[in-house]
Amino acid sequence: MTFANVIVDVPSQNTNRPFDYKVPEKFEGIIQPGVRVIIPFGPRKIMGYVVSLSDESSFDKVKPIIDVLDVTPVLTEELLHLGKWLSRQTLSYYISCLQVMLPQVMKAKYRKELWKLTEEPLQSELDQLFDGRAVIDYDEFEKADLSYHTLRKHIDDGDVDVHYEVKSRETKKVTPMIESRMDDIELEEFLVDLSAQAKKQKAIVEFFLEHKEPIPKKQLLDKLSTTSASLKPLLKEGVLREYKQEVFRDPYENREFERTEPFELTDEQADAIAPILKSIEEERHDVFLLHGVTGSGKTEVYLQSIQEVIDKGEEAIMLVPEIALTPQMVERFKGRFGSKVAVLHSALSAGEKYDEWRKIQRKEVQVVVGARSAIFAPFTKLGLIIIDEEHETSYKQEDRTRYHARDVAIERGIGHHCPVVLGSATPALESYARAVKGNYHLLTLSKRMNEANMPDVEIVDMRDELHKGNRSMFSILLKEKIEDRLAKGEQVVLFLNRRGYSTFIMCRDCGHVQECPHCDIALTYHKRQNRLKCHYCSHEEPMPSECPECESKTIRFFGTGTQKVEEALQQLIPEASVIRMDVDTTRRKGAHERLLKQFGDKKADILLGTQMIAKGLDFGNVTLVGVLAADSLLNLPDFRASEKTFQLLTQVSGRAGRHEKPGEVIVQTYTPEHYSVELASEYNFDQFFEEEMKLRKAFQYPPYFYLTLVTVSHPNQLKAQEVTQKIVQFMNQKLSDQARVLGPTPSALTRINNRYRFQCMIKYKKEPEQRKLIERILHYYEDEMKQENGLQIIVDFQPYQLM
DNA sequence: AGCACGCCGACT
DNA sequence: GTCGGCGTGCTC
Repeated sequence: MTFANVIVDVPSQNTNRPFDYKVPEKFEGIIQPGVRVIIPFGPRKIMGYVVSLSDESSFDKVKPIIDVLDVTPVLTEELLHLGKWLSRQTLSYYISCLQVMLPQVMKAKYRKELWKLTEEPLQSELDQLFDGRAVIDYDEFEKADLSYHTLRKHIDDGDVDVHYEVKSRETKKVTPMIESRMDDIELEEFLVDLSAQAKKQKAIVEFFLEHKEPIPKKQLLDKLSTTSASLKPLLKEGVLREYKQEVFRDPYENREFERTEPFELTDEQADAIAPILKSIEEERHDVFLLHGVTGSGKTEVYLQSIQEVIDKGEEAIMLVPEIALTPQMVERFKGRFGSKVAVLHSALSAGEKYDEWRKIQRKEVQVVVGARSAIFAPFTKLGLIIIDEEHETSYKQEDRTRYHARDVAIERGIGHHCPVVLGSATPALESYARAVKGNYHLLTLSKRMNEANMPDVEIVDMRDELHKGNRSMFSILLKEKIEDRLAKGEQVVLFLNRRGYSTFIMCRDCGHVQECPHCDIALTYHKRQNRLKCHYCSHEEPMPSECPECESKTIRFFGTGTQKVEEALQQLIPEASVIRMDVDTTRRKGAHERLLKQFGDKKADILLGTQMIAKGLDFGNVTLVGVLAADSLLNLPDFRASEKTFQLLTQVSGRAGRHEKPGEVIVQTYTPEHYSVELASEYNFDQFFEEEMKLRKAFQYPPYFYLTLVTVSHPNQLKAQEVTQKIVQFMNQKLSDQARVLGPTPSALTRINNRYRFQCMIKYKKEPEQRKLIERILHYYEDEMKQENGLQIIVDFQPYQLM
């Protein structure tokens, strides 16, 4: 007798362990580690993942598995182990870690129904509810507010049954295929007997005499210009067979990709790639930090390293930040590796994502280019993992399973004995510090390709502009430069780190700021709908025509978003044509690509956008980049604010002058003397690193200390504070003297969705017991956390988001 | 998580 | 006495 150890689809403390099930004889051999199964669990039916098999079970009431969902395991043994590791690292449930590795559509959907088992009318009000139907949704019963006891009685009598349905959400797109069931001799014989009138049938049979391969039905009919009427008798006679074959939705199916050949590497590139190739060759796990200025040709190093891996018959994962996964990037990969590449990012539909994932599972591709979760690609012969723009915060998952793709990459790299390459023009301080220490292998690209120079950066002090009486968001210098470029037929990129119209509205008479009733935050004005929205909960309300406090009609907009800049720009330079790119204009599928293409085709003079235009864009005609508010990030309550500002300014500047024409950058700021602004304008990463490291050391932040952030929330402010206080006390008591436990501190966003939030921050160097201690805390509050509107404790190791 | 079970107060 | 409320503990 074989038993399966199953992780059930129930995320809770008590079920965070395998449950044993019998493997029915008919599934023997099919049920293996990594397949999804449907199992009875208490009175219901749910999905689970088989993690291992065994010959015996210590449990005496083992139930059999109901059904198996996969023929091939969806999780490899490696990924099952990785999931275990992930759950230890992030203190999340094993089941959640397994789910996070798979496409969303593979999560089960559950339905609860009532089945009427008798032909007779039910002797109760339940009969009206069924209304002649044999099956109704359980929801209907609940909504109808009928007696549970009556229902129970019907169930006991065997007239009604509660039925649990487990449905997989994945949909496979299929196409009808036609194939021959006869050999040539049989087909010839059939032709002889065929009526002389049956010309089309004859043509079809002749087709199959010449073509042995199955063919899509539609294609066959088109080719012989006939309809299924003539196919029907052939199918009926058993000459041909129709069957369904899965087709993959290819998001790039109607696109031609120009084949690109490897470039000749520069000396610098050759020096950088050599150690990577050596590691690939020797199948050694190393971590490389590729520090290359923008435009220095990091991508070509990636491409050629991946080529080496493919030539070895191995596989490669390339991670890029979501917003950098531009059509340009995809084009480069598809152009070089053609159909060997799968692309995984959030712009794909759920079905497309699933199909791209299936291509990997079926070993139809050797390369995956994707955002964070692509790190879980189910490859079995990994030869290389690359993380481009490794400093990007989007590699850290900020909800549920709070993992960092960099950590997962290294964990997989160790297991597969393969190198991990971290690339960036502005490495994260943590990474650079590790490289300096020798934990990572540092590779440097200091020169731009095409002999191009880094663009000159000019800093404009916006306080001076105010003194000069310029109240607009464009400095005089920036306006002049824009006009100059327009006159020359060159293009401009304008960058502003905030979408929407304005950040908040304020009454000029009484100073009233309209806030969200559920969160402690000002509402944001959205012009299109003329409404106020909260960006943290779903609250929205109409824009008031007068101040709710003093009834004054003078409500002013404060702060600047891309929408407002676009308006102002049109007033200032009416002849300029502007393309605006932010979440609002690129939400629709394909919009991102379309807008960039328009700009690339020079249909507009100015590209105005948020974060999403800071990366990867490569337009030769762009000679001016304007940063409208360089300090927008500096004022955030985040110890990484300077680092983020430096990174962003460097990235944006990198968009100018990438080819023959030299570029120029104007940075507008209210704090021109800030070291991150100043050093970014000089492209002086090394000095920035030194300055910033001094501060991090002084204030005990990473990379000198590790951080753990515990956020406690509760509808009752006092309760949240008290619990946090207890956690602080407990950790203080148990951790070593080297650790600093701070708190309770109200979160930067004190109240979200009517829950008050307090934090405890732990700074430490080495606390091997820490995870166990936190597990004890979570266990202690387990009951209170179960309640729907009760306590919530979120633990984030190495947090990025401190709010 | 969901569900059953069981204990308790309310009410025909 | 029975109905429905919620707290408790279990699910192979």
